[in-house]
Amino acid sequence: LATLKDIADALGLSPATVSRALNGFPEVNARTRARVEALARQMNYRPNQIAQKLVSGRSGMIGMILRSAQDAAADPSFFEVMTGLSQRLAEHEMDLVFHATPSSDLLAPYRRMVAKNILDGFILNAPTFDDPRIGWLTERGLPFVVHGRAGDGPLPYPYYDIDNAGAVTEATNLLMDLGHRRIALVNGPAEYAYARTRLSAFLKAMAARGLAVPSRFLTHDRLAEETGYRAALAALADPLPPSAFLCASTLIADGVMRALTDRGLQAPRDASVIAHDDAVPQMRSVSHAPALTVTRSPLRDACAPLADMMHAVLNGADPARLQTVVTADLILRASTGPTLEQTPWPLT
Amino acid sequence: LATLKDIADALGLSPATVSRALNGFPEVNARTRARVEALARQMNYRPNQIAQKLVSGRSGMIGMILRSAQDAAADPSFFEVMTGLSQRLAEHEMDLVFHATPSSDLLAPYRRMVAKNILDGFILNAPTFDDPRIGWLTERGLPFVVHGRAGDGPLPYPYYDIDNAGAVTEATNLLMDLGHRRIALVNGPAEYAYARTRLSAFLKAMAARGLAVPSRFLTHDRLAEETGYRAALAALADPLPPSAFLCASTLIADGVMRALTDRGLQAPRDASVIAHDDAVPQMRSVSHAPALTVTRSPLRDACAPLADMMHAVLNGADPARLQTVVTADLILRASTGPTLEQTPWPLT
DNA sequence: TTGTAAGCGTTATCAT
DNA sequence: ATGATAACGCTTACAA
Repeated sequence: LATLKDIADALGLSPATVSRALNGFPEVNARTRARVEALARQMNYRPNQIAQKLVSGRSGMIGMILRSAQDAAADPSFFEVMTGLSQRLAEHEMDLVFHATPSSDLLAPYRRMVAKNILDGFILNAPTFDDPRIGWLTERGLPFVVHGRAGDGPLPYPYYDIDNAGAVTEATNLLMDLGHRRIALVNGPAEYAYARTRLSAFLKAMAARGLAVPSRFLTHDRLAEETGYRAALAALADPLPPSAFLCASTLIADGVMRALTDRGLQAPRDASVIAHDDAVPQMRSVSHAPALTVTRSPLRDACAPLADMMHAVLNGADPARLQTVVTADLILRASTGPTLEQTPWPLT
Repeated sequence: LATLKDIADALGLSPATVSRALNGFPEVNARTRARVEALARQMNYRPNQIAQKLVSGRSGMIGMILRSAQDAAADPSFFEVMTGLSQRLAEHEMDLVFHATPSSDLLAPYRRMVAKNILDGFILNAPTFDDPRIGWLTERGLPFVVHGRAGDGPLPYPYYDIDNAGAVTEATNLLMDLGHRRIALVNGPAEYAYARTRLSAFLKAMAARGLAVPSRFLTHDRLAEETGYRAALAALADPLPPSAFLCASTLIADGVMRALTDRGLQAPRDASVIAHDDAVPQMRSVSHAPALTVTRSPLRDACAPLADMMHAVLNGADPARLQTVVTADLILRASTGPTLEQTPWPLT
């Protein structure tokens, strides 16, 4: 492969001039630049990123590290995000370095990768409420952006997140407007920040109308069909079962629907079902009947902003300014309806 | 972060000696080596891989490029492979660079990545029968290993594959031994090499007992539940429907089972179902009732060998010697049984 | 406007 | 057994 020096030699120039010409420095002669660019193209010259990194401290490599078991379970649609990210990063001449760890010590792979000194920054996913990675990276001044938010209030790092609280509040209000007084929450794993946010928003919305939710109707587990199935079966066996289910994912809603069917029940007649929909194309495995009412916010929408934020951070943008929260759309379909079951659960 | 020179200065040695000490060169004085190693540890020294790459021509980065839409659809369990690969690669001090492309020109991202000149090699997945990537990489002398095989017979590159032909033959023979004469094949997308191999092995096994299969019972589509559902519904509507289904994945088998249920049928009484099982943990979404008879070969088993092969290739091993084919286990469970429906399809 | 030279952190080839 | 020196390909003061 051709090097800077090859071009310089061929043109009787110095490598420095060629470098300047190719990097758009203003002082180079227009004719010289043209000659250089022409030859570079002709020789199919590509700058050696390794050499560039050695001198510039940049590699164009962005790391993404996952907990192998948990994340795959927590987020079956993870592939979607990686795909979108790698595409947008490529537009900024960056690449995604992927690593999964079975280790319980989530920081270990970060230490390893940072030690190798070849990454420009990290993209964090699925933060827990008090995520150790954030403090660790911040202490060291390592650039990162977060898909999600670890906590409430003003945060000092860049993130892209959906308005989970808003979505849950809207969904809960919808159900209550339909007359529901007993709503079960089938949430994601408790350690994730989004699950906490959703839980407290739910309880707050209920409390705002004087309604309480016994803890046995507040379940936390992975975003899987099975989770919804089990939670709903248990809830329906209660002497005073919920008349509505608020699910953290459409997969969970699938499970809830299956439980209803198993018990000879039907949505929305016997119970309403509403879910959050990440809109992952290949996840329409089970066609919902009836069509599912959802709060919808395509996961894919997060990719470009996250990649752009990474790029901005690396170019010195103020991290605290790179924060995006998007609203989920409430899409009314057939799985929600009015109820006559208006006895609230007792306030304990 | 500490550099070689820092250590050298602190010890009054030259960087060269420190480098030799750390890299286990035999000529260094044992005492010197001990001092160097001690200080290196103490200063938390890590070699700068960028600098190493610049001089050695190696980056430790291995590329993996996917067709975003197709692969995700074709192989919902892809995440499993990436996870395992990144873990084993890490043991060889290598990292996985991931890229997904929406482009129809699959070679484009390879060109881009090769041009950047930071990858040591590639891991290819899901080869098509006459995969253009293989020729392209071979021409350029770029190291790669393949998960799967593009074609039959002796191949000149390293690969890890399961014995698809053997698995299909065994499954088909099992069904025929149980009396089945009309077997439908619900295969993966026709362009993939494995699908071709499975198809021809199936037809050959059937033909060996004088049986033919009308093409309407040989379907090709993505490895999804929906695929099995639709294929089975169509097949069951036939005047002379199959008495058994040979499925390319358990997801497809799920769909076949659902179709049977919808039609008021039951396996194995009304039709036998057998599938190939990649044994991806998080894919046990639908619990199979009855338990599914499968040919089983955990996808995860491919990861370590592929990473090891990559390592070997980069260290000059003969590519043609790095070829592994593993046999799938036939696991007899409850979804297969004898049939009385022994009228074969007519030989056309 | 262009060239010279130093340097990024490491390894490899000579010497010593 | 160790050191000096060059080299990997590029960028960037500083000189010219």
